[in-house]
Amino acid sequence: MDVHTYICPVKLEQAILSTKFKNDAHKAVLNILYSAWWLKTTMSKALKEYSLTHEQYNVLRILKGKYPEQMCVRDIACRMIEKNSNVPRIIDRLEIKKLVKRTSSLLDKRETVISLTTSGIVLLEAATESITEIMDGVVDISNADAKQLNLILEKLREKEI
Amino acid sequence: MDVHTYICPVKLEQAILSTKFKNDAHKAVLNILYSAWWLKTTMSKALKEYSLTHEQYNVLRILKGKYPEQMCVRDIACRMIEKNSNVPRIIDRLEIKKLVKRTSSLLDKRETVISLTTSGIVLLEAATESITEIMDGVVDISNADAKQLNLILEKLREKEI
DNA sequence: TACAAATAGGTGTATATACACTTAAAATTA
DNA sequence: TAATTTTAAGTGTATATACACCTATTTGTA
Repeated sequence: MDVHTYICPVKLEQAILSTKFKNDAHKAVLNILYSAWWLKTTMSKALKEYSLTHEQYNVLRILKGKYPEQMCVRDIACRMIEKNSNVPRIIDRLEIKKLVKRTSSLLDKRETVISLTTSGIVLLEAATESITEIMDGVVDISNADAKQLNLILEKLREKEI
Repeated sequence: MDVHTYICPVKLEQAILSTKFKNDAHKAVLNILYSAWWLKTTMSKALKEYSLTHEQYNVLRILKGKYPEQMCVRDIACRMIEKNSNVPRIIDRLEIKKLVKRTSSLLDKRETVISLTTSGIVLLEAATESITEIMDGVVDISNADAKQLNLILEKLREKEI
């Protein structure tokens, strides 16, 4: 599947070539998964210019949220959207590119403190501008719809197994 | 982040420890990504019993949709939710477990035809029962909400870059 | 204080994603 | 028909996910 030339259909039925869903809730589950893939792909396209993956960008953004305060690895992990993210490994990649710096905590020697470098901040700001522009252009739903969406998604996640 | 002991908060703000969103649409984007992760994790937990990954299950389900008709690799790829899935490699794993069989097409020698084996069907049916039960229990939103959700998600994906 | 339990970060492995490239075969067209 | 282009599948590589396990340190408690 060549995603570069592939145009994503708007309708789920056309996107996954399936028309028979058990019920509306089941269709909604597939619709959420497909929308998430679509959003990630759209963001990744924008981040390619900066040689950042979606996850690397997310870590940088989290660090920026507390800047100039520093964060330990666990603090970052708690803020990741995908809770299974292997944060030490993502930081490895960012460290190689000199976008973040690792230092051992003096207060708790188990902790590693991560800090954004100057080039990290510069790159993040450029990437954020690009991402914001694209997302504002692509995701244009009304405020009312966005609120409704947030409400239903939280209702959907209410049951824990 | 130990996902086994971790309880997913319902509110996005608590899930990613962030309260400042640019606007409702931006929050909705994060909410979709988080919901997708939550759904995938929930499904993966159920599939562990059958030693299937979420993606392997998806390929089996797609094959079942056409059964007893066979499908080529491309037909499967077109129906995957995540269009970047490397279907030949997923089929490798399924073939090792003897859940599917590969045969070269006689009509078009470029094509590889994939067919479900008997044990593939048996496993898929057991897994589907388990997944359905869990999803019905976990995702309990009203029909009206599900319809609304599907509508808004398709509206959200309307703009192509 | 000494020992057990918990915690933080890192590592190892299998699988998946993302994407470029290769090869064989089919379709197109010159 | 011969040469070119397209297509289908597979392969290679970097990165991420999922999850188990390890090590050093800290905390809690006997």
